[in-house]
Amino acid sequence: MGIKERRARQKKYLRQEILDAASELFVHDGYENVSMRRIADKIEYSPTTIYIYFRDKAELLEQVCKETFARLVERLSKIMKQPGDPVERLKRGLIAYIEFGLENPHQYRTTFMMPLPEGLDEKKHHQENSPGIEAFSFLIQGVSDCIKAAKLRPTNLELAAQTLWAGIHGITSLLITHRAFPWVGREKVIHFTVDTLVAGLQA
Amino acid sequence: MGIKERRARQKKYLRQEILDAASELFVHDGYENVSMRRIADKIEYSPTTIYIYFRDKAELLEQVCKETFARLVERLSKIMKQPGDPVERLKRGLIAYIEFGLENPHQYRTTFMMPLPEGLDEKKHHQENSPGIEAFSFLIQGVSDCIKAAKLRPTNLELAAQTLWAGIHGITSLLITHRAFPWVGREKVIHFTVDTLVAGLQA
DNA sequence: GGGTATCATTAACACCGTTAAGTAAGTGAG
DNA sequence: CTCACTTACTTAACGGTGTTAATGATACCC
Repeated sequence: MGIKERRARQKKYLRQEILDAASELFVHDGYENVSMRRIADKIEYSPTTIYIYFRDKAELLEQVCKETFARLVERLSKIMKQPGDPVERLKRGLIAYIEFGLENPHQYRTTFMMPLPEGLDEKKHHQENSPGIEAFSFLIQGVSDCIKAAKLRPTNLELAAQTLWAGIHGITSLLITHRAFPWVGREKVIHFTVDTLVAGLQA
Repeated sequence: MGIKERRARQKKYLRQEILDAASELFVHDGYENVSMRRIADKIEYSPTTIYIYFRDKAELLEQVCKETFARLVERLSKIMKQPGDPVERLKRGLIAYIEFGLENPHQYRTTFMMPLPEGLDEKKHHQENSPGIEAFSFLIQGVSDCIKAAKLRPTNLELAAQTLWAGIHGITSLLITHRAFPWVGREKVIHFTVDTLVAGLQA
């Protein structure tokens, strides 16, 4: 039964081809400037072919983002495995998150800064968005490690993690959308934000 | 020469009429679900009439947001005039900002979470966006007051203000876009974020 | 009253996401 | 080998979008 397998392989191949083309355009021009027709042109298929592989544009670009965020999870995973002071490790993780966002502004924007499709069951969405959850769990682990090492006053873990997330998301998204704002210095603000957040938790 | 004035008045009136209609639809359905044709239908004019008063859709909705943010400036202004502990006042201002964002999610999203038009001279945009700058200046004043009262270690004013902005923008935007996330409690996260940020600056 | 500036309209362009219907090719059974 | 069927894909179309060019109407000034 090698034939069916070959067919399946080919199908998977084209699916990935679409994803890659979409990703490239997407990273270059952002969500709203990528059309199904442009993607189709790029892979030299008709626009409707894409709908055989993806329900709609939203799902397609969601998959692109998922691929990207898998890389973030990988990066964070490496950092959290490193030995040394848990507070320093946590800070390194926070900064890695911010830098990731700035390196992938379009993906970051569509996953975290766009309105979720209204009709969608929102809770389901959060359960399915596994890379996002994984990334968040690193935050919890990081905070937890600090508390265990008595470097952080014991607090509500979730609350602390959500606050940290708010902080690093804030600076990431502001730097993405307001690049021309007279920042006192990108690196400076990034580090000061991270330091302030962690110091605030320690206080 | 009363005639020209009356004409100008009528023109201004229709302009405001358009703004109001746009605002209403916009607040209800969000940027991407408002079309020029829908706005035109609402005021019972042809779509092209809008282009006599506004360069394009972006400018129209920019003006809507400007109106909204003027209300934020007003609110912050009242808070900053109140007597009492400058730290408490600063915190009240931060929370007012967050609440304002949550009350006006669509306007908040389009002014702070959407990609700025690429071609635009970005620096010019920030100079013209006066309500935004005014709101930010309250932040600087708030921090400055705390330092003067020796409630805050003297630091780079701009840096501190930008960090605070990042923090409150982070929680505001996350609560807007990820309403279904298992927050530990909206009020709780808001207050904890504000407290953490300020404590971090005090540390 | 005739010319002109002002405002609003109609029609159209070039896109968009998406769907229904149709086509061509390859597979599997009789 | 042939015929039915599945699969992969395309063409054509629908109803929408922001925006512009050309045109019409109307109130003003001389």
